[in-house]
Amino acid sequence: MSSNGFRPQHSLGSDHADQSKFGFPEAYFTFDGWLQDDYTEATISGTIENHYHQATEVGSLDIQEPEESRTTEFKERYAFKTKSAVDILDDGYRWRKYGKKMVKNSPNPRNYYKCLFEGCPVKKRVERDKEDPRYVITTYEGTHNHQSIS
DNA sequence: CGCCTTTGACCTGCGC
DNA sequence: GCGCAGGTCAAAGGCG
Repeated sequence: MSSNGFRPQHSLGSDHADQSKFGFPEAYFTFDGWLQDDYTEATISGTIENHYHQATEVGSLDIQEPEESRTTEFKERYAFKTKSAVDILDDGYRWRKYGKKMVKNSPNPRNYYKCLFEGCPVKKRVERDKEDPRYVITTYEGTHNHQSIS
């Protein structure tokens, strides 16, 4: 989180600065769901905590693996779809961009980021919604092993 | 000058 | 085995 709070153009509705475990203010989100094609769609509303739990559950339930191979570590992933004019959102962590790819079936590039905190395994992917470029889809992978610092 | 982005190449899994 | 697609690396350059 930056010292001067969330930037106005990122906010939707209320601009209160309550922090979720991911460093986002609750008001930030309009939609949440598991957005991979292979996964069941989920429309989730409510608080950030609900976002987190439901998105995780959807991902776990629908992962396309046979039962017996599911014991291998399941990487926690969850996706947010947010309405934003910019791709780079200040979510309270420092990220290093390490890749950019054009993805099939979308005219928009996908950007890859890694959390800069030492030893923190979290990565995220950011791309624009091909159906509605006003929206940015952010997919997080893993959980932070530290507090938000900025 | 240090940190971060850019960008093409490289790696790997998977389907045919 | 080959080619494609997605994910990552790392050298080079930009910018404060």
